[in-house]
Order: sequence, then structure tokens, then C-alpha cells
Amino acid sequence: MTTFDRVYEAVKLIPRGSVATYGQVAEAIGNKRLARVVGYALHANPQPGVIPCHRVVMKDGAMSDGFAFGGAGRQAELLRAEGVTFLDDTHVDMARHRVRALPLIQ
DNA sequence: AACCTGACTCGCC
DNA sequence: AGGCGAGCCAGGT
Repeated sequence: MTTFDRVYEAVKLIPRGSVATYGQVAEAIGNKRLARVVGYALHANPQPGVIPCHRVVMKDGAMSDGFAFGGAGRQAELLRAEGVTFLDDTHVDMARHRVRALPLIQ
């Protein structure tokens, strides 16, 4: 079980209609400082259809605009389709949709 | 094989 | 309050 695998496991556990921050995912795999690695893990090998990487956003609810699997804005579209609400065009309503607790991955 | 860099976050000036 | 550096992992050069 590599670090990347744990990242994927954690991300797959995010409930539909909810979002988690990179920091929360990092915390779920045992080290909150891995936030950066979480982002890179998703970039490196986001198995399409398996890993819901659109449910992972930055701590303020914004998504990284330089890269998004289908283009910036695509992520917001997918989230809206799940019932996630937004404070504005680029920020998820974290108070309502951020996961309370993420299970710890082995 | 060493070095650089990249979807982040937090603490210290 | 805003800017800067550190910590972390993997893959490419």
C-alpha cells in the first residue's frame, strides 16, 4: 500500500454530495502535511470513473484553476449535479458540504 | 542517482 | 494582515 494508494482510498470514501479539502484527505492517510502530495497523487493518476477527484477542493472551497480533469468549471458542474451548493462561481459552500470526519486509512 | 517541481497547508515573521 | 518558507511523495530529466 503506497501513499498514493491511500490517497485514492480516502478520496473514494468521500460521500456523494459532499466535498473534502486536500488537508482532510491528507489527515485521513495519517499526515496532514501530505496535502500537497494528495494534489499531486490525483494529478498523477486520477483513474477516471473510479476516483471522485472533483470532491476534493482547497481549504477555502475553491478549486485549483490551472488544471481540472475536464477543464476548469467542469468540476463545479459535476459538484452541482450532486447537489453541492456554491457561495459563488468558484467557491463551494464548505459550511454545508465539507465532510465532518474522514475515516483513517491503514 | 541526484535534483527539480507540482491539484496544498500551516506557522512564523 | 499579508507574504514567505518548510514539510511531504513520486516521477521525469
